[in-house]
Amino acid sequence: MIDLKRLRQDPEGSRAGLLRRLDGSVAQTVDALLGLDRERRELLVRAEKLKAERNAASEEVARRKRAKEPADELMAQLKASGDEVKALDARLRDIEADLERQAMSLPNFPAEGTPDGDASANRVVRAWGEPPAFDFQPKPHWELAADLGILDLPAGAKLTGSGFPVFRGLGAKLARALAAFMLDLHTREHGYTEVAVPYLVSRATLTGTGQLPKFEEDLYGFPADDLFLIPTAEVPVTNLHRDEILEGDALPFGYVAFTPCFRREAGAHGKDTRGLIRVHQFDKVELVRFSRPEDSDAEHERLTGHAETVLRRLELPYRVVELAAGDTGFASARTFDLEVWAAGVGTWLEASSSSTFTDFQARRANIRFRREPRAKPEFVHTLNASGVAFPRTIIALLENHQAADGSVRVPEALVPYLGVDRLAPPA
RNA sequence: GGCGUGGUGGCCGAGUGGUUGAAGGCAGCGGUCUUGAAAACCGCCAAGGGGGAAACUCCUUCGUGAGUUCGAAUCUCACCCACGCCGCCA
Repeated sequence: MIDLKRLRQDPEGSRAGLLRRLDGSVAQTVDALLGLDRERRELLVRAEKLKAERNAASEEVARRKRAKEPADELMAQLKASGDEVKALDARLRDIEADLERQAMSLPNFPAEGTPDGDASANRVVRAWGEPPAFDFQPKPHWELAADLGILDLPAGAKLTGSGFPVFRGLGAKLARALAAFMLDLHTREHGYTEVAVPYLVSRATLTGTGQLPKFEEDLYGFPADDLFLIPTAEVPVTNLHRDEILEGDALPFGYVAFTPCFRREAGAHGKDTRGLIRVHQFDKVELVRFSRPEDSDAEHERLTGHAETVLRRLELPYRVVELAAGDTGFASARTFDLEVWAAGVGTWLEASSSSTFTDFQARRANIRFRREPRAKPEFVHTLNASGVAFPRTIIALLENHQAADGSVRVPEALVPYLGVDRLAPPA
């Protein structure tokens, strides 16, 4: 949630910032919020004045009772003004509910320096590695994987439906190897604390990170219990500190979690969804960081670097793309996508998204810290990055490291985890 | 699913319907003492939201919501959550 005080103090600047997201409806919401805010404060002043009078009179009643003096006429007065307070409070509650509902629907402010425009304005900020050159026609991963006997998409479709892949043999072990490799890397070399979290979360948890109330149709839900499958570990992990006040000395710190992710991807069929490119259930190692506001830009760079290290160790060429304001996710202020090269399908695929949410999630989830033991609590900044998502990493591993005979070289970093240095088709 | 117990500040924990935003303790901060530290002693220590240039001041908050009352942490009802025992199951 954005800071309503900022909206009040700088309505024009706020409106202009939010409009960079290329969603015209925010202007309307901003106007509605400003009106509601004004109305709320007017009512609040009236209600509070009345309450202050009533409180004073109530104390006078108490005093007279103790002194054995009569207080009947005062009590009668108070009874009458009680209804007025109730009416004012009811109106206030309505306004505040409306205010909250509208405020929750507003996206975060894009960070300064993010490019203006839509996805076409995304900016490549750096690249690593060279797309491999082949003296044969490289195959797409669905062919490679089927030939290797490690992926069985029809089986998944039978069990559940399209987009729920089944891995077999070394394919299944590959997922396990990637999880162990990434978790070891981030805990041993990058200082993250590993956490294992629930895959089913409540409405409050999803509201804290921004998926709800706006994006419920993207989630798999269980109406009977009002629970949802997590679309990313970001959700449970960030909410680990919901409604907490952290000690300033503890910041910054980070968690790493390996979880499956579930996304309905409603209406995303067809283009760019073949094989493992876009699936409803996939595994991911997620990095979540908590920082002081003044450190979050530097933390964002570090975090992005941690995700990049995964791709480097896997010897996968990638580029880092800064998303334009209009292409940045709802809760994010700045996002770097890590796009890995996939030689078989011949495109760059988003394998990681690294975002800083500034205080947007912290406000929703009420995650604060104290600079000093006695200082006022302030909102932390939250950040997260995939470190990294498995399907597109597997695509890149297969497609970039393939050989003419249909075998696939396993990068050195992964060999100890997978137990083989090459995936080969069954004889 | 059945029965029971309980939800109070950063943490633990007391609380008789009326100066209780809340005793006491721990942690923290400041001080006295000390060469320094510890101990001891003294003091300060909730959050959110309004108004105000500021000093300051007001309102709200004891799981959540409704109710009774002039007045609710305290009484009533519903719900949520945690824990315990029983049942079922891995």
